[in-house]
Amino acid sequence: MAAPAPLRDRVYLLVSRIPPGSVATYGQLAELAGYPRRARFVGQALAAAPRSLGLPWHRVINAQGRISPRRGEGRRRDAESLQQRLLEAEGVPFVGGRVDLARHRWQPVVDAAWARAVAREAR
DNA sequence: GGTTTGACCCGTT
DNA sequence: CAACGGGCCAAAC
Repeated sequence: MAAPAPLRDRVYLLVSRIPPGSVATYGQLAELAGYPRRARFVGQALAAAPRSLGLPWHRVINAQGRISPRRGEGRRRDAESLQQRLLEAEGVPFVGGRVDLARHRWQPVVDAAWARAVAREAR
């Protein structure tokens, strides 16, 4: 499975705008990209994201405030602990294995142009 | 070309 | 809190 190209590219743009110390959820990004209820594809997009983009991928977690479990073994599991360490290093604490979304969720300022583009294309 | 497979989410039981 | 079901839908097989 792979995310549709339009969604994928918007996700990359959105993720690149998440500031240090904040986190966004998969569903939130899908919504912002104009593709509500397509949270899974956001995960797909991130899994397929080239390292060369240098995206702050670690700032994307699931709606429960937890780091989403990777399917594979070995390196993928390492990515999970790395993600937590990167976030804690930025000042995003994990309490009981979860991030307090009410406090750390990214609240982007959506400009009028973007809102219009999304409204037009989101059918 | 039908089936399986996901870095997900949410309401219900 | 855990389990389940339904929504989502492009690829890989």
